Amino acid sequence: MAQKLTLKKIAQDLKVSISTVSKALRDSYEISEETRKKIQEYAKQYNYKPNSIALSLKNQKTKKIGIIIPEIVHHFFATVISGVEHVANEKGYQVIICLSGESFDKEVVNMEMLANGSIDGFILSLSKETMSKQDFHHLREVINQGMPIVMFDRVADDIPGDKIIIDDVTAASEATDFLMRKAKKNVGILSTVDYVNVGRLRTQGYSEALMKRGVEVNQDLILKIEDIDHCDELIEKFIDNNPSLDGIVAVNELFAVTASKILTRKGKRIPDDVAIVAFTDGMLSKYSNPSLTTIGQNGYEMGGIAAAKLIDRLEQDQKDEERYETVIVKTSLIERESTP
Amino acid sequence: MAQKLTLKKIAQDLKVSISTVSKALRDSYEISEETRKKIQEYAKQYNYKPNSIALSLKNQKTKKIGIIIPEIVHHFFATVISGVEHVANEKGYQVIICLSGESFDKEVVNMEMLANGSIDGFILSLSKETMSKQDFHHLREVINQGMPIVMFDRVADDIPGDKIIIDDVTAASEATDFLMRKAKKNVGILSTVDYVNVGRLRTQGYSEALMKRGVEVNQDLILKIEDIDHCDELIEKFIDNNPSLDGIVAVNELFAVTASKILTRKGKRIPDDVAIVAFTDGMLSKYSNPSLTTIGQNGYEMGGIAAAKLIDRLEQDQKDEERYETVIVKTSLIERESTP
DNA sequence: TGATTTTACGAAAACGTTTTCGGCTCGTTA
DNA sequence: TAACGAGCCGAAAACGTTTTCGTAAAATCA
Repeated sequence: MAQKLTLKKIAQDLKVSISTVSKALRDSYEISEETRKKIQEYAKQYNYKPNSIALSLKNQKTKKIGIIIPEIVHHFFATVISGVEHVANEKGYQVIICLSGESFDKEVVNMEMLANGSIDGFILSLSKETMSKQDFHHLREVINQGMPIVMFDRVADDIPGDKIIIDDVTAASEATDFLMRKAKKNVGILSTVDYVNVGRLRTQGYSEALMKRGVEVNQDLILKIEDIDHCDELIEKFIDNNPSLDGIVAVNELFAVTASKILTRKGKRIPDDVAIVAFTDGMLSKYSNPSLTTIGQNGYEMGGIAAAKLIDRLEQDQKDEERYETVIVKTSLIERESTP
Repeated sequence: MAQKLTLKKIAQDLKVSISTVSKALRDSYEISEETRKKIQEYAKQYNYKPNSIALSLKNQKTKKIGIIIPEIVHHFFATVISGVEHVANEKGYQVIICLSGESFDKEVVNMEMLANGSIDGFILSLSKETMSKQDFHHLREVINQGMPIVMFDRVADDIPGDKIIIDDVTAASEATDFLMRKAKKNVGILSTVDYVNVGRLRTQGYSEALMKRGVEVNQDLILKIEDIDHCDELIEKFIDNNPSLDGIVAVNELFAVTASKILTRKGKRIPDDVAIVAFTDGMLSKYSNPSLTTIGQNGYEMGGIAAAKLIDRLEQDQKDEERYETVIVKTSLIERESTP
């Protein structure tokens, strides 16, 4: 149980001053060859590592970034974190994770916990509750203290900070058009309630695609689901109410795979009778039966970009460059068995 | 861009000393009612929050725990983190995450990065490479410095620290027996190579279950897969080579769902012709078609237990209680469509 | 030899806390 | 009135760094 080695202890053991040790370890010209060697060897032998807390305090930089997301048990968020972690580590940063569990209060508490010096900057995706409340005072507070924020996926438009998003409208439009090109005449959409940005935007893209081809938007073909845990009944009713339905755009994997299952049970063939395109290229799409054609959101890439942007901002010292950027990450349509 | 408020600034503004401010904010009896009120109100108005880095340095405690796992894009690990985070936050701790990506070197580097004062203790699940090398010097080093370690799932038996595992042998045995009770006569297992603990133990449990019922273990019915990315071909060959196969135990979801797909394609009916039980109760099992009967590893619970154990150890000051515990978390068999 | 520069090191401040201890100003008591 | 005890507050140390500045001794130069 060797006590953790510090400069002070090395100094005592070698009968020199703390400053000498510090300088020797940083190869300062002020220290003689002889003393330097001695100190460096001693440090190496006993595996000295500078205490990062002390460094943080001195430098007023923690080399840590905080990330707050609604859930981690969610493939998309997990990939984003993976991307963040990779880039951050590469640049010598560590990642602290907090989960809001889709709760506004937890999001606020977590931000306060992290903003008291624990980290240098934030990456976050807002909770559903925050989106519906449109209350962003906690973000403003943090920003006022000079801490940069990068938001991804679920962003607050009028908050000063970089944003990494996908073009939901275009992506949904392309997905819808893709189905129509496959000769599907009655394409519906399984979406979420409108206060969730992605739900609203994807529904919009869906509508735009229809209109571009001169197809009238039929509200019966739009299902907005609030409670994801009980989507089964809603989707089943939706399917029963729309017997002519032959194409589905789903804003997430779960809706898609649920629909797929219900359809199969009802004797419909996929993709011949009904084709399906899902957002989020996760495990479910890849391995479900039939596998699903999806719109990949490239979460890993998003995470990487978010981390790179944040760290850039942290390491450029002139703050005058106050232009915030919104990066739109390309989506990719991955064709699988659920479309012809 | 208000500068972050410190004790010093409050002291200057209110023309008192730093110590007075500190004491006033901690409700010390040494400070007069009047001064205390004044300081507390000022602090509240300008939203003073003590700097956590300074506190860490002073107290020699960071109130942070580090967690190193192979991958985060993996349902089981994600649930564990979720459990860790929940319990940790409840007790005022934050969670720093590092990913080893199944690489020994990255695991070592990450541990060194965290062990220099960033955290108070570790929770980890070892990388595959570490397991195959059986090189645990990095763990020993950290422990020697007095930092407690809690391992889960992939643990190193002879390292002093708490361990949270499931009883793989029993779980696999129960799964196998479950299939046999369903009148399956030729049950095989899709496993991993032996240096992965869980693979070895689950294979052992499988064999024990057979032997208990007087069935001879047939090596042809045991498939050990090394490269998870190309499991398709191996599994297909395995199925072709064993035409009488009517039950499968898979050590993870992916193997199970892959087998399920191949079997379906070959015209076999699940569960009538072949029944399947998978380890890991994740998205795939729940939503694949047919849904899979699984052995839930209760990752959320494991994470919670790991966090609680670690924090307990951190907060008990007398180190004499050096008895390390191995907690065996109960698995749960969740019946779905892939078994009769 | 005396003056000046170079070499090599140490003292101290700073980052933001908490806490111990010392001390000043009252009012109370002998 | 002198001594003493509250009551109230500030100075300083400590946590582990880095860095600026000061300075003694040694080396160089005139």
